[in-house]
Amino acid sequence: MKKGLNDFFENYLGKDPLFLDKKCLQANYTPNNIPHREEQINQLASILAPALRMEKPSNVFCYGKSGSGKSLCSQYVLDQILDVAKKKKLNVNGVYLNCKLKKVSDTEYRLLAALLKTLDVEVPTTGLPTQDVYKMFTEKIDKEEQLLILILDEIDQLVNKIGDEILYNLTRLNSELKKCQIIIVGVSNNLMFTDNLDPRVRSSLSEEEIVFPPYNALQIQDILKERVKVAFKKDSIENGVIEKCAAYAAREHGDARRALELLRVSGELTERDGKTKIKIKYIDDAEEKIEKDRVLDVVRTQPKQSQIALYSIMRTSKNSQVFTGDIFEHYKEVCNKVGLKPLTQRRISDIISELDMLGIIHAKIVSKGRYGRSKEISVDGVKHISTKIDDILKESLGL
DNA sequence: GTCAATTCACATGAAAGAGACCACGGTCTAGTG
DNA sequence: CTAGACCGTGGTCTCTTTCATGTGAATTGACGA
Repeated sequence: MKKGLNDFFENYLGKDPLFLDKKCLQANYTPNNIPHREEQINQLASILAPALRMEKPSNVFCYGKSGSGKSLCSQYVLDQILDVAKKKKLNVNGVYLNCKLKKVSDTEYRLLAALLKTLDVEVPTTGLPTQDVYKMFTEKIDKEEQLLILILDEIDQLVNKIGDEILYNLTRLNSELKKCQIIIVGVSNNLMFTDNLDPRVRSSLSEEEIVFPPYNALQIQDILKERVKVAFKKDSIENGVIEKCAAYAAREHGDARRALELLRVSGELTERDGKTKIKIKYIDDAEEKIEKDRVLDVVRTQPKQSQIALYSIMRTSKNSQVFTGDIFEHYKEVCNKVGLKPLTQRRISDIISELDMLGIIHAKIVSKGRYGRSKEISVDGVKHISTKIDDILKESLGL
């Protein structure tokens, strides 16, 4: 046995790796060359350019579906500007904040704390009144003459969680600051996002707008080809693979990130299979694997109570559809078995909705007339891995 | 047969509570000179 | 005398509970034909 494993590793090392540089297929990689986004980059650059003359540029708003290069382009432009500013010894600063990260977007407080952190000011994670943190922020940036470019990525998440008040405060801050000016670059997946903003915020935030259209299949192919050159060894990709990846991703609103992930996972699967050439069929496998991993990961990281709820759902809804009440009954039993205090039905109702949002189950509100209104719940989407989910839940709950 | 009222079984909202967390500042303790 | 351990305080955050209100169609029952 030991020998076998040893052989295996020897063998593994002996094999030619398929990848040259896997990094560049990963999401956070910034390529030197961003194809099919020249126009957006130029727009953004020309909007922000006045900063280099120490004039305040307009606030900008970037729209576009996920994986359409918004974050990439805005970071790229910011980097370039800061680069030039540094060379010319201009006091232009930039901060890139991804509001999707939990530690940033949960509250106004955390956003400010995260902001301050990037400016080398440590703030306790909790404990201070929000107002004080505001004060610290204004004092910090108003200490010297400077322009601060603030890129708020996934800004819609932020507003969803904590409302648009913070944006209002930030835009208004400029009139209070004496030496410093803030430029806000909002980046959002949601095209409708500004519609439900406070009008005051909307007008000042989106002085300029840049739209990132989704990539079409051909453009995604270009992007993939570009990266494949660096990522894989020559000739390790069968004809049509890139095309298929691109087509898959284009089907999902032209998400380049997804295309790259697909390609990377296909590569990994191929390598694991001991093959030296990525074949088309691996893409299908990859897609399935990505989805499966996602679901299992979500299940694994759910809090205990949600897991119990999910367990009940999996158990109860084996064949037919079930309703909230049935699940709640079963859930209470499981709680007793596990030794946890059951939550109220109100909460379970919310948990079910959360699980629905995560795409693990399907919950549809149906009215059964005289017999009330309830959520009809099914687990069709994850049926093929239901045993896996069951195992995870059992293990985690100690059943 | 028709139509409005009723009714069910929850959904959905708002507000308030319970714990947990965490920095801060004061107090206590032990080690040092 | 001072550094570090320890504790209470004031604040926030998250997860829940409580209370209140909303909802859509099957069912019911009054009404008229």
